[in-house]
Amino acid sequence: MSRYPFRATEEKWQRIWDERRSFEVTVDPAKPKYYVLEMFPYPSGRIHMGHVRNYTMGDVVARAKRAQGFNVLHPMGWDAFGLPAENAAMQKRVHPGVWTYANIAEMRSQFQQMGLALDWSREFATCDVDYYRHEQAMFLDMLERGLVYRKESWVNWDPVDQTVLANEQVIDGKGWRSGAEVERRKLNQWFFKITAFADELLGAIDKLERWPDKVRLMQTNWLGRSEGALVRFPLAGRAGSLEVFTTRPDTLWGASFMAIAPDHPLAQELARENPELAGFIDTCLKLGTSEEALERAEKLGFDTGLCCRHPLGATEDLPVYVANFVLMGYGTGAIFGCPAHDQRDLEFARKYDRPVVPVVLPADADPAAFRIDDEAYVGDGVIFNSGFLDGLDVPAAKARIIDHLEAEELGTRQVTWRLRDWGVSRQRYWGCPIPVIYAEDGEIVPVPKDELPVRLPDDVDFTSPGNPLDRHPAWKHVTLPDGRKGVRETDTFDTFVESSWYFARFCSADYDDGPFDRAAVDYWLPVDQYIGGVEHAVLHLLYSRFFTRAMSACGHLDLDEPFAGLFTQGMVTHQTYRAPDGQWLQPDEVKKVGDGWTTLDGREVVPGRVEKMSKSKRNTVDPTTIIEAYGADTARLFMLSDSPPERDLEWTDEGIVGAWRYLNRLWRLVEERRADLPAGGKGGETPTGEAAVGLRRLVHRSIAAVTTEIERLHFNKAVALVRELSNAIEAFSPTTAEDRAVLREAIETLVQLIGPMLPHLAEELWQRLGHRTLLADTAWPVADPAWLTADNVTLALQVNGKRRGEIMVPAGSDEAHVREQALADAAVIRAMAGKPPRRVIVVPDRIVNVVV
RNA sequence: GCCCCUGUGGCGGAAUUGGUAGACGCGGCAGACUCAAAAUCUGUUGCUGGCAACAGCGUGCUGGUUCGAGUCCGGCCAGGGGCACCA
Repeated sequence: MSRYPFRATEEKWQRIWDERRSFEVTVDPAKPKYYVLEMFPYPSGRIHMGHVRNYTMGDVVARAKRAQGFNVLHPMGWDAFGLPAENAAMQKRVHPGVWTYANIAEMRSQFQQMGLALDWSREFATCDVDYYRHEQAMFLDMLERGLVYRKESWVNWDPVDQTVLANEQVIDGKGWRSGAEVERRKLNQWFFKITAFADELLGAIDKLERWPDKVRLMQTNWLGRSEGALVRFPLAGRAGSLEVFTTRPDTLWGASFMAIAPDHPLAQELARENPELAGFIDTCLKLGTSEEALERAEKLGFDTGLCCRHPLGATEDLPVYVANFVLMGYGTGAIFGCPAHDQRDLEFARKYDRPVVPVVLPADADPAAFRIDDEAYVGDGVIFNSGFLDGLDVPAAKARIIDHLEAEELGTRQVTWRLRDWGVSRQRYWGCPIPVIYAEDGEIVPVPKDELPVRLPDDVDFTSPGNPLDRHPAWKHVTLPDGRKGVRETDTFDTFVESSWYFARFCSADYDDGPFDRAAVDYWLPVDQYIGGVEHAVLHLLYSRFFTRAMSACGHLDLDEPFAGLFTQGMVTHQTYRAPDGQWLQPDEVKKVGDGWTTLDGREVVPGRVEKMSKSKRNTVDPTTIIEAYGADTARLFMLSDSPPERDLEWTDEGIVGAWRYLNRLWRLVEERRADLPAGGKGGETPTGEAAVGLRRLVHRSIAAVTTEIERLHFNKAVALVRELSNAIEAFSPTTAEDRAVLREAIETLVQLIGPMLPHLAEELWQRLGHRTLLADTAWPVADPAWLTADNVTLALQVNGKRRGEIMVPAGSDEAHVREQALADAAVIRAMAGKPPRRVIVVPDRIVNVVV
């Protein structure tokens, strides 16, 4: 028997789908739509296994939904702006655009080899001027509506990339891409007013029912809403006051000091006349660039000599410290310290010898004896030592004190967010130009819409660091319509801007008169199933949710949430290997010897952990190599097998070989039996033979179960179910015409069920079974409920909860009958050891438990 | 430090609302085919004892609820992730 000729088969069907434009779609209000989208790739040069896994999952959903009668939109494009292109330009002396489009061509052909059911007619790259021109227009719309503004702010400056990083892009004090130590600089920046939607973005999380709980939680924490009060503490002996935000106004009577951030205006002012303080502030700010250092640093304060009066006059005056643990970027940059009920404040108070007065009494504690040692009490309890709040519980005390503060004009109720506005200016060439001109007199002039797009100039030089747009001799200098001279904004957008609306552009990718055709987005959006890596759980998804609202506010859309369903898949991992000198070794440089590994020429290899495939650890496996050796279907099957899709998948050579073996089994299964099958149409008659009835039941159970598991994206279970069905088909030997009809139904169903996962093989087998129409155009099988239930069921028999035997009874047998049979069972009688049954529990069609 | 998730054979993992733990696959073992190998096929495979029938033990540890717990509850341990001086 021949092996499955995967290469010719895959080429053949890819050509046929392409010629027939099988997966190109148009708006069709008569059909239900389904929009499947995988997070679009950055064109880095070659696809990696993570892409294979991501796009395979989406493809299974797309093909299954298509077979189920949906009008399926499944597009592909490129997230094509970004720093790697500029790095390549500097290293290889190639223009970022040339490099990017060459990468796209390479990756497109790799994706095409995978046999994905994509509508390639909608393909675009975000660096296409026909894409980013619309982004510029929308920026102007948002500017007009006050959703964009400019402010000077401290930024994280990446000295290697010569660019600003968002706070979110700074990881452990280092740039998330370059890894360079981040510095602080003050620059004028463009910001999107994402905080204007904070309430809405938080409230809508509840409605994202088809999102993983984990992602919803991460977004909730990122937004970081906290309720509390703004309280004014008058300064003693000088004018002015300190404003403090607190979530614990109920502990106000426990205050024993004040602390302000090193970059608080008051601290800065005092530092001008106090070199010692200035030095302390310097130390704090230096520490502030590295979060790791901050964490390890002990809590330090500098006594300014100033004091605040307690706003309720409850205690002595409170000394004001500058403290390294207070953040200017959150709340007001000032706090009151209540050591008894905040661990951080307690540590500070112990160090600087401030009083620790408990004001919340835990239940059952004795007010006279209650003391705080080295652990602050943060739990619930009854307020004491607190004047008119005494006796209230914590929530009641919060409400009461805020009412009081507001009545006395000492403070106000306040909600504070962790979320900050989205700074989008980047000092880079390879991004979307921000369409603004600075006139010579300082006025900021938006580029008129009819002068869009502001194109990136092609003649740029990358021989020195920094932004080539900034030192371009001609591009940046313009004359305004009124004759004034001006310079263009030389910053470009953060590339998260492009990925915040690409899903909408796919709905009408060629549309010229705006970002998208309204009818098309109204039909296709929201995305029904979005699939991508969990690393985008916060930023990309939050920005897209904001952008969708902002686009709606500008009248482009009528939609809040872009992604109705979200799935975050796990990474593809692989064992790592190192030489004794610590050098990473590639998987193809080592071989297994007994329980360990050696290099090919027999030298020692130290096996490392299983980690995400990455170039730096040299543990990658190239998808193209695999596709050439085993075909796309084998690679796809492996990506879907065994591991639950949300978890990491460990690449193993045994696994890919196992998948290849299964393809050949399917091939032989059909090739060996198809000559004996009756022609056309599925057997309509009811089979009578025991084996045939059993197979027919399994076929219908398999249809129901596989359909459900694909719907739930449990692809590993769908694969297991399909294998179970093919095992049963292999074991089935037809002897009658009736048997052969059942066998044909079983084989055809099997081919249909594997269709979304192994599209090329399935299409080929479908044709070989005599079909003239494409499997891709064939409706999904439907399970007949009549065949989903069995006549007989096996009941487990337990004595005192321990399984002792089993009996076969007709399904739905009545309890008395089952009970009688169970008590008559030899194994049960033996286990009862002569004792009388005290109780018999019968769970219909499941289990009998005899208690003695 | 806070929050969340995950712990099941040699391995990846199955197991509806609490109801036969280990589906499906990988690997192993034995056998068939072959001059031989590869490929393929058949059988077997949680652990311990036993020739066997069978018995005992088994879902990180520990206690509980229940006729019955991988599943529910309490405490602990380990691994992973998120957030972080967030007031």
